[in-house]
Parts: sequence; structure tokens; C-alpha cells
Amino acid sequence: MTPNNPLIRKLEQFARLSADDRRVLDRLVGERVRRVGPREDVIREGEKPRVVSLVLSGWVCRYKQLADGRRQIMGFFVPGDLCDLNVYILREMDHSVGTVTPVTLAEVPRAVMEEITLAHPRITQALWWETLVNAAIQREWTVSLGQRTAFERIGHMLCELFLRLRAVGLTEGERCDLPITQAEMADATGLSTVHVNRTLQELRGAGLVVLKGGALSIPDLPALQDATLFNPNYLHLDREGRHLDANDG
Amino acid sequence: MTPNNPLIRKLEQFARLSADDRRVLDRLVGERVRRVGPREDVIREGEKPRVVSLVLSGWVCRYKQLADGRRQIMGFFVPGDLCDLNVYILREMDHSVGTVTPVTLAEVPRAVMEEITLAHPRITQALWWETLVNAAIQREWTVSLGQRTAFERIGHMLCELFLRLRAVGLTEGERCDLPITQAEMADATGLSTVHVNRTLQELRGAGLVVLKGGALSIPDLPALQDATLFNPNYLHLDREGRHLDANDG
DNA sequence: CGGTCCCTTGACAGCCGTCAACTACCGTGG
DNA sequence: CCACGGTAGTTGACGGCTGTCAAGGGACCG
Repeated sequence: MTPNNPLIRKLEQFARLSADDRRVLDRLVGERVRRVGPREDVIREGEKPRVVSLVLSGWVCRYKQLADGRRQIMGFFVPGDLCDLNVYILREMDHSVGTVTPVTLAEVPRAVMEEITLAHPRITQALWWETLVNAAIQREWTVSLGQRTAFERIGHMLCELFLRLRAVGLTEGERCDLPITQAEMADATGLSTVHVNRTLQELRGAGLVVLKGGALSIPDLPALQDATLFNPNYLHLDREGRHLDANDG
Repeated sequence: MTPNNPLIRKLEQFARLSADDRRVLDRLVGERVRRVGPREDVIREGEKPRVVSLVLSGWVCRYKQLADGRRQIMGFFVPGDLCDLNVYILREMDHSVGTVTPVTLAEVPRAVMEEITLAHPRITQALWWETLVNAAIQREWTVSLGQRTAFERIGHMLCELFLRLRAVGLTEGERCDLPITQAEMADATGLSTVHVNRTLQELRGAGLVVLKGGALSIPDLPALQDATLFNPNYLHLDREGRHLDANDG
């Protein structure tokens, strides 16, 4: 049976978990659930982070708004993603986290987080892997914004999101939901909405993506990867911790 | 007495360490030292990371080279910086790390790292803080590349580097060493060398920076911060873990 | 059926890249 | 002492990718 807990699903991209590991992670998502509507802030720059948030459903983004109104989305969280293991160490948030769609979050108190990492080394390793992958994703965004053209940048982002959603079982064949507006894609890619629109038309024209009504379809993933210089190595999805696999199924 | 171990110096931006903590960290930098010449790779994309590297002196950068030769520097390491706590969890590097200047590194074996984090909770917290700050820096680069103009981008980077160097005691008044070429600044900011050159002239013309012969001077830091929309909050340098302070001096 | 949000399109401008040449600096060696 | 070569920095001309401004179309909703 495939787990419906997206965090378990995701961590098993790294290593197989034991039945006990899963129980622990399931307890974690059940304890304190928070629902947030679309386009709301989960936490704002300057506030004190108190819990670790785990996305159970919906899309969330990190963003920063500059004094003059310019806004940059620094990353998306999809189900299974954790907003910074151990954020609570910092006194205040240096950026905001806001929802894109309606969202359900599991809010994990500090004590629970610490208890788990003390008692469950395999989970701890998997969470470290998660942290390192998130850092790698952030770096890849730096590369995109610094070096890739608008065409590559947008295509690359769609590739990444597709693979990340696939890792938590949220794709069906070549398609997945993509509940973000072109304005949000613009804020994420550092482009204007006008240019995002034109570039999407180019991507469609090249037959690389089908994007309509909140649904994304990638008819030929390798072709899109080639066209956008996409190398999936930074997602570290090939079960790199398999030597840690549990044996009990 | 101020420590000459830059890691200690840096972690004390977070919380005061005990004499024992310092001894542990001093042992860590002494054990295995590696010297690398300028413009060499410390580790290359695709290789297996085996140790955690800590910069003792000199400048290092993370970078990624795309298939067609475009290169993006994703971040600089200066003395006191750690190249990814726990990298060894990953099977292969998704980017390269190369020196800018001649460098001395402390290579910390996995076992030592794990031993320390098990036995010394204050150090562990401080290292987590380091990790979170690094992530915040990477996000800020995303914001710079996505939203800031060339002028703001370069000025912002100089601000950041100055403050980071100051945190490890490598500034003297308003000046510090800046041993990077304009070509490297270009790779870091996603601009062309020509444009970096022109933009630096603008920054000089505005009296915001003095940059010559590998030395940077910032006559009016608040002014530069204003001009580049620089908010230092993401560096979390205000001793946020002071409640953990050791009492033994 | 009016309003709002999102997407789309056209005209125009500007930031920034490319190309190419030139200068400055520095260490080496004749 | 000067020639030499290599690296880093500088400058000018030109072009193009991408932003801005503005207007219109389509879908959904109260």
C-alpha cells in the first residue's frame, strides 16, 4: 500500500522506512493540523517562527517583498515539503511564507521534532537529506535566474515541479496540477507577466508543454529537459540512502 | 582574547561558547588540514562528498557550469564557513566547489562531526544556526538575481560580503579584502563582465564603494544599504541564541 | 449582468549582452 | 634595462532580450 502521508512518500525517495518509522511520521502529521485559505500568509517576515510546518495538501510559497513593492517568490512548497527543519532556532523570519491554493498544514512543535530526531536515526538522516535537497533546489534557482533565458527558466521550473510532484505521487502519467497563475510564475522567475505569457506560448509552440486551466502536461519530458538544460541530479531522487533501508517492509 | 579560529568567531555571533566548546572546535580545525592553490577545484560535480570542509583562510565558491559553458557562482565561502554540514549523506555533488584564492581547509571526517553533534548540544544548535543562515543567504541571492538591478545587485553583494567578513573579524574599520575579479563578480551576479565594470564605476561615482587592487572600502555603509535595498536580517547576526550562552566565559 | 481576475496582444523603450579593441599592471627573462 | 606575455580592467558601438504601458478578451461569480 502506498502511504497517503506525503512526507513518508517523499522520504522514501531516500530510504525505505520501517513500519515503526512510518507510525512515528503519521503521528506527526495528525497532531496539529491547520487549514489556510488561498493567498494568505502562513507566517510573515519579522515574526517569530514557533513550529515547523509540513504541507499536507495544496501549494505554498516562500517570498520576499522589497521596500518598493517588487516581489520575488523564492520557492514553492508542495505536499510533503517541510518549511525548514529547526526554523525555530531563529529569532525572526527573514521572509514570508504564503499560500497559493487552499492548504492544510501539519504544525509540528519543536519538542516533537526534537524527540523524533533523538529516537529515530533513519528518520533523522532522511530529514537531513530533505534539508540538503531543499538547499540544492534553492541553488538551482540561483542558476536559473542568473544564467538561463526566459524560455529555459520557465521550462526548467516546470520540469522541476513535475518531478517533485511525481515524487509524492501527485502526477498521473505525463500530467499534473499546476495551480499557479502567470503572475506567480513571473514573481518566481524574475520575469514580467507579459514576458511569461509570451514565453509560455513559445513553449507550447515548440510542443514542449501543454498548460491550460491549472493542468500541466509534458508530452516529452526528455525533450523538455534538453531544451532547458535540466539535470535532475540536484533533486537527489535516486534513493541515495538505500543502504539505510529498513528490512521489515 | 579573540579566537583565531574563524568558526568559533562566527558561531559566537549566535551564542557564547564555553571553554570546552571552544576546545572541541579547535580540535576540529587542527586535525586534517588541506591546502589548495588558487583557481582549483576542491570537489567537482558528480564526485562523492566524503568530508565536511571548513574554510580556515582564503576564499572559495560554489559554482555550476552548464553544458554550453555558461557558469554561475552560487555563493562564496569565506573563513569560518562550512561547506554543508552533512553533505556526505548525498551520493554525489550536484555542483562544484572551487577556490578563488589560495586556501586552507579543515576537512572534518563524518565520524568527528557526528561525535560532536551528539555530545555538545550548544555547538549543535550553533551549527544549525549556521545552516539556516546559509540557506537564507542563498535565498537572498535568488531575490537579488530575480529582482534587483545590476547596480543594486552588485552593491548588495558587497554589503553582504563585508558584513560576513566583519563577523569573523576580517575587516578593519570600513575596509576589507576583496580578492575576486570582475569576471567572478559577473558569474556571481549573472551579469557580463562589461556590465559589472560599468556598474562598479557607477557605484564608485556615487561615492558608495571604493574598490581597487583587491581592497574594498565602504565609506558609508547605511547609504550603501539604502541604495541597494539591503536588509541585514537574513544574516541573523544579532546573537539570536544568546539564551544558550555559556556562563564560564 | 456587472465586476473581478486572469490571460493575451501590440507598440515602444531600456537595460544589459556581445564583440572588439585598447590600456594597465605585473612578473619573467633576455 | 627593456621586451614580452598574460591577466585584469576599461571603453565604444551596436543589438536584442525583456520590461512597461495600455487595451482588450474570456471565464467565473455574486
